[in-house]
Amino acid sequence: MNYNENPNPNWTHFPANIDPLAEFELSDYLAFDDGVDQFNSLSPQSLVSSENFAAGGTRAASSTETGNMSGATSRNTNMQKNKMDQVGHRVAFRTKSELEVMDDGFKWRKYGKKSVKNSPNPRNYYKCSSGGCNVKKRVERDRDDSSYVITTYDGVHNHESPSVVYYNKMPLMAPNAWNLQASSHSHSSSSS
DNA sequence: CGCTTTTGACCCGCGC
DNA sequence: GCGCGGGTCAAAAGCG
Repeated sequence: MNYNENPNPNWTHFPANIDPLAEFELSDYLAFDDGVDQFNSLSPQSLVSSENFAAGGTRAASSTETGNMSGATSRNTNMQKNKMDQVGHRVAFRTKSELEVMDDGFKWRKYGKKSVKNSPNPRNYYKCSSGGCNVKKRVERDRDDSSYVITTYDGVHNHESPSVVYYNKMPLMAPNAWNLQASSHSHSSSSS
């Protein structure tokens, strides 16, 4: 069964409990805006501001696979051919930390590891282990700065974090941008 | 006991 | 048509 879908995906707490050892120094956060039109690959990294974060309504998960893809054991079956159908949000974070395991409050299940040809470091693939939540996370070390970790998030959680943190130690940032679930406070989109 | 992790194999898309 | 690169899944093992 699916987690009780919270009609209020207002998870304004991203950086949950940061380990005192891990230096959560957000040097730069890149936002890949694609899914609507998707510009050319000329701009692989668009450094957008927090305000520009708001992408088009992307209700990717929870709509198509919630009950369809859950358990698709047949690898041959056509997984969403429409890559844009599912991937509607991509965010990359560059963090200077020795540990790549950043606890964002969600549970991630590592499902694969691959080495990048351009990097001597392997790339780890994580997936949200929450029911119905197929958010994917990709973490890899910067090939130029092994001390930096690049975490790329794919998708949006459609459920509250298993461990809601009440410590919002990031008032400077605009966490609101994270919640492009199409319903931050006015829920105007979606079912009009 | 359940769940997560680990490695390999497999598949897909694209390029040449 | 084949090769390369990348991505994902799957079975087994390890750990709490």
